[in-house]
Amino acid sequence: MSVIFSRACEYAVRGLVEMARNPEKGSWTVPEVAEQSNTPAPFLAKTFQQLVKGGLLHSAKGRKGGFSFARPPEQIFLIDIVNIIDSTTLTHDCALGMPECHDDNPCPFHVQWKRVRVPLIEALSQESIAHLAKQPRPKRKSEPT
Amino acid sequence: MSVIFSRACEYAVRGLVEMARNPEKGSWTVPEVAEQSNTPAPFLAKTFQQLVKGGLLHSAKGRKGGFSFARPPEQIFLIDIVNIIDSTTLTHDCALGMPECHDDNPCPFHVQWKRVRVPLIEALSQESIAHLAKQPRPKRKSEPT
DNA sequence: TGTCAATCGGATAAGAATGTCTTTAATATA
DNA sequence: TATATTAAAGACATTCTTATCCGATTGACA
Repeated sequence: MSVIFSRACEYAVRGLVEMARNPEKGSWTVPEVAEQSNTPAPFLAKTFQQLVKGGLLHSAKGRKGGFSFARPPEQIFLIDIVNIIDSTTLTHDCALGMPECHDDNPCPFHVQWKRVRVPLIEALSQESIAHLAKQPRPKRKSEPT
Repeated sequence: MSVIFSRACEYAVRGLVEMARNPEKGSWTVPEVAEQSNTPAPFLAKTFQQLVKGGLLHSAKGRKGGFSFARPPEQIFLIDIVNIIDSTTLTHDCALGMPECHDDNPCPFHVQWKRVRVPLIEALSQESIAHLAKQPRPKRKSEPT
């Protein structure tokens, strides 16, 4: 199991961040992004199609085509990607999987989980792709130090 | 995808909580726990076997057999169950799935995720099965109001 | 000692998530 | 207009999680 995001969501974030590291480059092909972000290209392509439908990316077929940001990466937040790829389970569903659990009919863990979930949603809502792109890339083991 | 726990982990917690609601009852069979916690019995059985190996439950075969707490539910915390069932991915792994991400070689989201993850681990470490069992059970739709 | 009730272990099945491949459609450019 | 290049879409494969089933084993008790 992944940590809090699905694999698809992880790849989407990593891909978008790598794109945002090159703001002057206007358009990226899937193989380009896949290589930079170390993600499987065909799977990333599927995921990017979801982001196009979700309004975060623009796509162009044909020669000189590729993907580009539909709005500036300063205005794309992790919560947007999570909502498109993983829907709203992380931000809405019961941690113990009880469908009847709500604020007014809580499961035993509801209050404590909410104390973590609310700051998590805030963090995801404030963290932009542009800001992530300003952080250094972790060094891979193969990279020279 | 489930929220933060796997289904197996959700079922384990729900099962243990239902057991802890009846402290005077010394031993529970799988069908008993499954019905109380609204979980699929065969799958819950597998999960409980993991909890036995993990040292949280004791099991007895044969007539009058079943499962019982290996230590009092006051001393069983959510983090124990998570560690046994879901291993340590939630508490240790990178949110963006980068294997090389660590405190001294962080991914772009590392610091922000850590700000959420640490309180989450604290909450899981402090929340006991006994305390959860004291909380009211959410009403199911079928239940009379 | 025999029987019944329960867990244990392994096999198996179903489903979802992940990953790949192939064909089609679009488009820039020679 | 032909060609090369790219995303789109759907089919397919693989792997993991979830779920079920069955025989073996154990142990209480009549």
